Amino acid sequence: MAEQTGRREAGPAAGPDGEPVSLWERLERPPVARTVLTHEQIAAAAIEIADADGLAAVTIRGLAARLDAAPMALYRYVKGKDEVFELMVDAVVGAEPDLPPAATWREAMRAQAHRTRDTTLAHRWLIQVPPQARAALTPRRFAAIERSLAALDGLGLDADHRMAVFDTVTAYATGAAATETTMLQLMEGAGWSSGHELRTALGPQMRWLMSTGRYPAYQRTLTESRHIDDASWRFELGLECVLDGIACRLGI
Amino acid sequence: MAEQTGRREAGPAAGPDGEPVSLWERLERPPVARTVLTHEQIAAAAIEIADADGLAAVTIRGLAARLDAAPMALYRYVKGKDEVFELMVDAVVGAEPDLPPAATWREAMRAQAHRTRDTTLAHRWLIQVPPQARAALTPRRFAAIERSLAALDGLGLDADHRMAVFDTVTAYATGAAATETTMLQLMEGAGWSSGHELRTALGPQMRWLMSTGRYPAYQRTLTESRHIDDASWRFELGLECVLDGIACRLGI
DNA sequence: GACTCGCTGCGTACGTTGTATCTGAATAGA
DNA sequence: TCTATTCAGATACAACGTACGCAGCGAGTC
Repeated sequence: MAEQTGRREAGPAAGPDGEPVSLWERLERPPVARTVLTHEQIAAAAIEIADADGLAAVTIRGLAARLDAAPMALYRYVKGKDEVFELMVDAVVGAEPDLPPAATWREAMRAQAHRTRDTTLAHRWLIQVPPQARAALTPRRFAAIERSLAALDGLGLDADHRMAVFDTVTAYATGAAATETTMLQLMEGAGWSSGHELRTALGPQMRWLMSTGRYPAYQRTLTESRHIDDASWRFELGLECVLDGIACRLGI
Repeated sequence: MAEQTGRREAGPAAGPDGEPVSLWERLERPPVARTVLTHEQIAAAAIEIADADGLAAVTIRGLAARLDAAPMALYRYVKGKDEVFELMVDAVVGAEPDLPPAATWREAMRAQAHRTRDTTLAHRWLIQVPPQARAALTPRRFAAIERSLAALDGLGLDADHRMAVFDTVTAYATGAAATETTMLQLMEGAGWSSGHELRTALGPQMRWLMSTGRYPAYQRTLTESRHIDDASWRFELGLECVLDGIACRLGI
């Protein structure tokens, strides 16, 4: 029987129990396919795991299993687990839909902020990714920044102010999206499905804290608020404030 | 010889090697002090470790060692590692200096934003704390929110808008502080001590990306910017924009 | 064609982690 | 004095990331 190239016998010299494995047992074992992966496949598999079971479920072993590969085989493609995270973030950034060309800087910034929020909510594990992996300088991230900065050209702003505008909108969008996502996860973890339940079924600790009467302003705000469940409303109002402020202070 | 109350022999039935420990060896061992801890001590020790060696160095075992306690002894005070993180965050929030009473909502919000940034920069591990632990509802967190919300009273804003103002400023401050901290850590990890070095000694990947000419707007912004190393300048400019926008849109 | 050598993919194994479980000493009660 | 109860924390375990080293192939040499 001709040997298949590209494959070979799985031949560990010893089993997990330390007992040497006989030649015959080795011949009996199915040949293990040589792993040929791409970074895209790794990223996609990791994202599937994270979307389904959370970021903590993304382990080298689990990822390898999903890819039908040996755990150590992944290290041919990444230097360590951190790079898996980088791949995940880059893939998610790359999968974002292209923004339609914006007529004004304001539209461009608004669209970018909304996209940041959408992506964060679609992949809630993003906020748990170690910051250094999230901030990694990848081509797709560069491209995203480039597009936003390009939208700020021709407004008479110098480089410092262009950067400041971009950073300010980004800071607001990431901060707001992170807070919203965290709250969603907190509610899910507690088995609540909406903010309303959160306030009526109020967690014991929260109820106790409120009942002390030490937080009147907070309590009043919570009970009187009508848009409290409407995170979109709050995000958009805040965003318009930020954009207004930029327009106002920078005269654009 | 009278026995000392509150102490007892350390009496493991077997050593780490699995060998049973003889009575005589047990009698020889120094008595282990019974651990009496407080949550404050645990938080303080964990913060010391994290400040010195990063959040990853905060392990149950390491923490217990610093407290001269057995690893499992900590579980009398916390339900798991997550609660250690909650204690750390709460302690850091509680250690923030009281803000001087502010004459205007604007001053109050500005002071709060600056404090958020200062705290984040002082304890850079904060951005790595799992979001759910960072957002945990603790008395001190409530108190901080209460003070900010109280500053928004008497401006003719309804509850929704008071909450929106607070959330918007908070989102900007946390987002900006997180970005800044991440960049600092990235530079430290690469051995650069300033943003200037970062741009001149430009990491190989970044230089390559720039040299492709695919990111002209970004490149122009980086080379022309003069305040690029001045994170405080950018933070403050952005913050004033946010405050301007709130004032402008909400008419306060 | 036979033999050697270097390289590489990945199987094995190690050290470390968080924490469930269980032992056995200390204490209270009869 | 003896038994029941409690609970601190020692032990043990499963799962993790990944260093290490070896088997096997292909290239290079005679």
